[in-house]
Amino acid sequence: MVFAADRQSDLHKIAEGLRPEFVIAVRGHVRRRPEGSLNLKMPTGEIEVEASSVEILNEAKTPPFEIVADINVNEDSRLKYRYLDLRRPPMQRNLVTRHKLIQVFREYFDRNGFVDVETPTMTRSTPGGARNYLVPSRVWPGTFYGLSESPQIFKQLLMVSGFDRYFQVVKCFRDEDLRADRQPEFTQFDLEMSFVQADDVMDVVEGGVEEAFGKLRGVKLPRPFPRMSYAEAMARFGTDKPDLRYGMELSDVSGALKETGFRVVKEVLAAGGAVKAMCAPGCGGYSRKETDALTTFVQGYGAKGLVPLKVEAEALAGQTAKFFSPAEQAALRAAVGAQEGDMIFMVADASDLAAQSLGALRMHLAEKLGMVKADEYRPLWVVDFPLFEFSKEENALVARHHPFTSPKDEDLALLDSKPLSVRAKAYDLVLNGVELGGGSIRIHRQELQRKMFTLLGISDEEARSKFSFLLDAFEFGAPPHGGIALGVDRFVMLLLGLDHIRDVIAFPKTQKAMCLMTGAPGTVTPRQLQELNVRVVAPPPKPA
RNA sequence: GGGGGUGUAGCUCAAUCGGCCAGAGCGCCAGACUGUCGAUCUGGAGGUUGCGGGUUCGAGCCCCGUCACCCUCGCCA
Repeated sequence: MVFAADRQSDLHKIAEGLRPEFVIAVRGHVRRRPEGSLNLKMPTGEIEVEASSVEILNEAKTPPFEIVADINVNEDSRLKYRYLDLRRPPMQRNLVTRHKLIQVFREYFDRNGFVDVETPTMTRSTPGGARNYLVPSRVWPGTFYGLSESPQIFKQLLMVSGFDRYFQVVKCFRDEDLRADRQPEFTQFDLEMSFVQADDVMDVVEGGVEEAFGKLRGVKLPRPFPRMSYAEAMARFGTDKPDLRYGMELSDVSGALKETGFRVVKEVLAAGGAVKAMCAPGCGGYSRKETDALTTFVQGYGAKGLVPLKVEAEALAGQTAKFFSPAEQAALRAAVGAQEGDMIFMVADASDLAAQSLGALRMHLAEKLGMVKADEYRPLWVVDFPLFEFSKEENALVARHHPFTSPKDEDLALLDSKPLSVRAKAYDLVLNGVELGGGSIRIHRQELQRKMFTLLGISDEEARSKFSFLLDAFEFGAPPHGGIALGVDRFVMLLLGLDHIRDVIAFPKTQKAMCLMTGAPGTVTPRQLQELNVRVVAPPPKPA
């Protein structure tokens, strides 16, 4: 923009008063910059506008932070002045990418015969699963709607209704604690299909994911996506959402240490636990301080300790190395493929806990050692999840996915005898260690659904009162069906290589579920409460 | 509910062992200068060190409490 000082002094005077973020209208001629004035570092560096008029449409206060691409500002300020934060180019890009992803999905699923049907956001609060946000009913004093944590039951009913391919971009609400990749309200790409097997759902979803990465990222994902059983994922990676971009896989070395003299390990094995090990390449030089920090790290996951063993040319070294015989040391090295200069880490504990804590350490070390390749994408289906898990809290079986998930046909016989061994027709889509979505083939026969409720300790009466409509519906010819829901927010994060879900949501909430811009949640007037027949027993929190 | 981190000017940070009037860069304001654009030069304004209490001759720093933000375990069928 050029405002000639000599010829148009009025214009120049106005231009001098312009400040950052002013809204202006300029009329003028676009022209090539004179030789010597080109600036090839700027996208518009070869041209300029010679202004013939300028009007200030609106002035702007100095913003609380600069509106530039790279800022390093408190999250508080960004969230309080979110409308300014969103002016910044990276945030614009994030939301545009989000928009484009949804466009690609809609177009893809429309092309494949899916019908977009909206389901209620205000519905019944359902037992089990995520805590619901509640909405008091004015018309029916003392009753509440629950905000939908997912359209699960409705989409199943749509299958009964004959919409054999349904999809929806839908807001879901869960009143649970937040994380870097979790917000209380988030968006799912939800779909359900009739007359399908798990393979059919996975295939059609892969197509959409492939298309999204191709169009939005220029990345060709390998089809079909590889699959791995839950059991294998836990054994090799200590997690049900493994990041395949790096190695450092876990090994179970319980067998090799069966006869060990190391008391800690011996006791764990005697108690039915397991010893898991992994090899951290080139980490043999870690100091005591460093390995102590890693011990603290795994203890955060409930492990009692971490055994570091330095891999030297002839033997293993370290505080506890002397407890392991030469044969055991050789077996350990072989099991994890350790080379001289590496460090072997072991956790001895209850099998799952050992795997999970070491799995977490694996991710931690990969990050620390720079083994994570940012531009690589490794999708994976994790399948054959357990149908149930045992809840210590409730001292009962609970559904790992949800109570409408079908058991695998070959495991039906185990429902009564060994329910914890029953696998589900469930599948999770995992990409670079992020759970992108999960789904299952559902139970479509009333008898099996009743059986599930029984096993889950849900009485006939309770099932009838909470899910009668679903059980009723299954009596009117429900087709076999299944589906999946993908996390739209997380998908966008992955496309953009971001670590925080807040950066792909226009107006997100803080970790304490507050909106720093609007101040939500807030108190309401006594009149509003009275209309809703709601009495507040806790005082409102004191402001900071 | 638990663990960890952070909180000093509008923004990002500094401040030795607890010690002189809490500093710097950016931004902001004023002036000068200026066809290279994150200009430059000169000058200036700007502080309840998150909040409350305590210890001390003296607290940004130590102690107790509290609030907020971030990461995380539990939680998220």
